[in-house]
Amino acid sequence: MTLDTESTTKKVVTEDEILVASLKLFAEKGYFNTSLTDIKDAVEIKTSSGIYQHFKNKQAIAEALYSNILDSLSISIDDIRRRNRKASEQLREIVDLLFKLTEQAPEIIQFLWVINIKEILPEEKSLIETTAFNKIVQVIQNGINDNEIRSIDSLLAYNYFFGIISHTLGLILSGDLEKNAESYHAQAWMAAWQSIAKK
Amino acid sequence: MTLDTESTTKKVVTEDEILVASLKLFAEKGYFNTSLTDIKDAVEIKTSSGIYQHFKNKQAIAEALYSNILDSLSISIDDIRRRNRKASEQLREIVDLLFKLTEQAPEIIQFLWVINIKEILPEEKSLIETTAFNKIVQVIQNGINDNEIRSIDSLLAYNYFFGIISHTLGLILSGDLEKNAESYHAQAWMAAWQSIAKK
DNA sequence: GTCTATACGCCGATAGAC
DNA sequence: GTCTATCGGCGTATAGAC
Repeated sequence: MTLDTESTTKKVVTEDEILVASLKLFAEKGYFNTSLTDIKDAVEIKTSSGIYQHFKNKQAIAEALYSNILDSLSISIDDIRRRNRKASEQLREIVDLLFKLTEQAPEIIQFLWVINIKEILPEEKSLIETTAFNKIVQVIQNGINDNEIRSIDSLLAYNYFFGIISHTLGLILSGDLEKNAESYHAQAWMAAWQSIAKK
Repeated sequence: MTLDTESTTKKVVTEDEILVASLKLFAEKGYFNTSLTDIKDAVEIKTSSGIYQHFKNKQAIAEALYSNILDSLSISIDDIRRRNRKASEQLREIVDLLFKLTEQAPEIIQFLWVINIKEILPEEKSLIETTAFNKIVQVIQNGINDNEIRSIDSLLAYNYFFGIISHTLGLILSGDLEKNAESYHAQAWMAAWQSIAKK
């Protein structure tokens, strides 16, 4: 019988473990308040060396997170567009997805919304420039062409729509909106949609 | 005739100079990417010691900025409320003020909007909890009481209204909206107001 | 691919002369 | 209240044994 309260077996850390732990820490404390020591502790290895096996440096972790999250969002949006015809239905499902993520994986939305990516990765594209969000603008443009959405600049329409949605998600994440996300979900959708819908 | 391309006279730095320079740097590069060396260079003194005469540490500079900006915003809002009766007029002037600031002093809006104050000053109140923004919620609540604004939770109404406004200002600041702020000003106001106005 | 050990730069902050 | 000088420490990153 050995007394290994602190395990003596070596911990093998995977790239995915590092990403999950980092995302959580970045969302909680911010990128700059998170040290590699924090990450190393979170994945329960003894030194930060293990992390350098997977990532060149701390920035590379943030880059991987950003691109992974946006890739997966982009795929979800493709799927949504495939399954629905009308812009209103597509937008509705996109909003559903974002609210679901806010509830079930708040770190992801926190990372996308609150973290200012340009401060961490000056070279990186801002949200609106990414493929995922361009697809949303495209959905809106189609809605304009199909007379579902009033004919204004699609970027402006995006702006109104997502201004309301993202501000709502922000208030939920910060805890300034006390009740659960579900109760605001329908109302936020209505307000956002009506800000762009054809009367 | 002396060759003092680099002035030999001692530079006396004021608290205000430090605040102005820091605000600019924080807005441009972010708080964590700004070192005291950067600030010292910006106010053209030889060492950071001068800064410590005015501020206990780097955080204290951010604190002073945050509270100064919000105090002055709060005073402006008081003034606006005094000069106008209807909620629509008051909100309209508040929006005017924010757009004017975005054009003439973008650092201020950048600092309020993009900088995540909780990351820098974990103890500090978030925007929505500050006196200035409480006053805006109050304006909205009055508008609800006076039947100008539809009767929903005032925080939600605030959320819709300022979601649109702040998202628009954010796009302008980031340069993603190409034209000048003026051209979006009226449209954003309309969309924001209609998202909460009684039909 | 983890471990121990360590290098080292940068930055925040201070001491003390002027 | 600015200056020179310097310090301590943290955080990133690497070298090399196992």
